[in-house]
Amino acid sequence: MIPKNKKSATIYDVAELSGVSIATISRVLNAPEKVNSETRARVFKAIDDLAFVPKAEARARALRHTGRIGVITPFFTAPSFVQRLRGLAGALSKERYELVIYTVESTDQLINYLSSLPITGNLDGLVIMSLSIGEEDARRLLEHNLPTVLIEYPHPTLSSVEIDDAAGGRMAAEYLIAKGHRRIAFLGDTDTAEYSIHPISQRLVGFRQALLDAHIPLPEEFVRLAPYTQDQTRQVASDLLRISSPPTAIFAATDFQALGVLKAARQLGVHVPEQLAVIGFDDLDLAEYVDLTTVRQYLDESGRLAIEILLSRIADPSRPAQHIHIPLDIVERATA
Amino acid sequence: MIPKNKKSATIYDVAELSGVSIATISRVLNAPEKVNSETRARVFKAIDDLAFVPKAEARARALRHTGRIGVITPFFTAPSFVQRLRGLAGALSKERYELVIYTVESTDQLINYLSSLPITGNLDGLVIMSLSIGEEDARRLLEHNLPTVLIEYPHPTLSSVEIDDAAGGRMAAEYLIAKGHRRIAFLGDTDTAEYSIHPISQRLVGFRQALLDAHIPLPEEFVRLAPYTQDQTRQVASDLLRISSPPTAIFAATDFQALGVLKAARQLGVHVPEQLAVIGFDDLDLAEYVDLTTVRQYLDESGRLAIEILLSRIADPSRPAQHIHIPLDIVERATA
DNA sequence: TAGTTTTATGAAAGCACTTTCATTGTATAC
DNA sequence: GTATACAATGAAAGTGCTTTCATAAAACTA
Repeated sequence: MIPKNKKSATIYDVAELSGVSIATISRVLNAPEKVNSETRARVFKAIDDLAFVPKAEARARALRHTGRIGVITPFFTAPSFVQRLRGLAGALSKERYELVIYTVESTDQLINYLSSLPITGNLDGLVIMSLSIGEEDARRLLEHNLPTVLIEYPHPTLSSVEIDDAAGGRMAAEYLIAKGHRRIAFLGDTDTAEYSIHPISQRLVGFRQALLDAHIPLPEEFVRLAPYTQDQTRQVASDLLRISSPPTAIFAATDFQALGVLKAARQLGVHVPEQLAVIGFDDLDLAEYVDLTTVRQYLDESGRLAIEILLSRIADPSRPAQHIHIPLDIVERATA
Repeated sequence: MIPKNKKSATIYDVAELSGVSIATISRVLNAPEKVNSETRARVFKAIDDLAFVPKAEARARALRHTGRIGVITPFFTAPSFVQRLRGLAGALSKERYELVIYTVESTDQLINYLSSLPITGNLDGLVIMSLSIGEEDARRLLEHNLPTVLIEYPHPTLSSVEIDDAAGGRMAAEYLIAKGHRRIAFLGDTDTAEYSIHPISQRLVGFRQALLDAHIPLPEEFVRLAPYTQDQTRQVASDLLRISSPPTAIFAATDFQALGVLKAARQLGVHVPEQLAVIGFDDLDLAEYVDLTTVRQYLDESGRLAIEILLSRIADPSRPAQHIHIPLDIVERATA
């Protein structure tokens, strides 16, 4: 009860007060089920009385790991980040690891994290999600032995979970072509944050190539970009639908933007899919809710896999870097 | 230079490489003037070559400069959790705090977190989201001086951000009544996880009361519950819409379930809002995409506020517990 | 009732450092 | 040329924790 006005309590003080050995105290803290419930109660009482808090540093030293996995992610602006994160969290909750989130909203922030996290040694592993990193950063991660896996950004020496966006763009185009469309437009976003990657560009590349291969023209007015907001996307889609000879199909580079297209169509009285086919990309949860046909990229799975690779790397650091490609496929629903 | 592909370097490795004892390494780091300059140079060289970082110090320093805030949250099954979390993360990213996420999927897990985090969590503050906690837990949090704020669950001695779900239910009912509806149904979920709170019940209470006050009957067949999945909600809504005299309006207890209702209506060729008004609850991002009229509860804001309270509590622990009520309002869009 | 398994505990050996103390070899004083 | 003060270093003892291993007691099994 009386706070020791000396130094803060240690495990030895608790052991003495509760009349057991320090080993038992440690067990109460880390594996309570292994100690008799009466003893446990006594120990907890002592812990409370002494306001004992185990020192994290000593603990980490003895354990030789911290039990913490970090995730650097762009701030949750896009739903896809959240869904990947969900995959990460789900995979981790079965393991004895804490999940520490670092959201980045500026290049400075990213640089900061990337330079401090590897050297503070507070993490057993790191996942870097949908963010691009430099050579210097990669070298530092490697040098300080912080096992890392990247999602959506390939790197030769670090493990990664990669998505072939160009292939996805191609799939979308081929799907629409197979459905008989010949006037197919693209709607992407204008995100330009230098720290973030821009998979949309690759989706356009693949899309373009597929049309070229099929000898279908892609007039420049069929390629539109809008800021990543519902309203502006709707506006741009609306413009696109009102040109003199509008497309019969639109490939929206993300499901989120597909919703804007759908809304524009609704407002203009354009029937989907009869008058306009719409295909998205991502297969967010909400794609299912609104029956959106889309290119599925298994977002949750990407997170799950990242953790899987990371944990195997932590278990055996000598393992070589792995590069996993997640396949894409088309989910045919009601809009195309 | 050659990165030891084993664990990261310790003071012993440096000692070996530079041919001195570990005591000298320690001195170079902590009291360089006590070491011969040639030796010092050799040691620094070795430190560089091995990319050695004294762990204890690095950790201690890191811990001194950045605090850690924990969030206990139900696993990201419902979008509303994610949106509150987004509010939390957004508010925190401007501060020097790490965000540690603890997702709970079972009562055991929750109990575990609640009993271990105040002691071994090394946290500066804790947010408990949409989860119910016992007296014992609250006492422990208080006793171990872990500043805590609850979201969606009131408690006399802990701070909280509260939502008046009953009032929300009432608002929804009153809105529909004002629109002239007299046959109004309720569709909620059947979530029964004992660790989680169930705001839906309160929404129903308020809804019921408002109908009673307005002398509008609520036949039992107008109160439906469905498991919290898109498909089952749609099914239940479908059944509801096919009874002999179906409702002209449905209050879905969450936006997510409102989507199921909307889908059922679409499939049955029931026009919204002409033949059926639908109002949701939450104002999720997706409510806007689908133009859903709903009771808005400022989810992001709830997270932001929780952090605000928490940080002020951390800054000045003597502050009394705060209880903030977030007002609700109706967002009128296209479905009711 | 002896034999076996299980449960609960403690002793002691780490872990990555810091610090004290003893031991060198040298520079300085007389 | 001897006594003395330093300077530079290492051996070893702490630090606060976890974990392995051994053991005693209790609980089953045959």
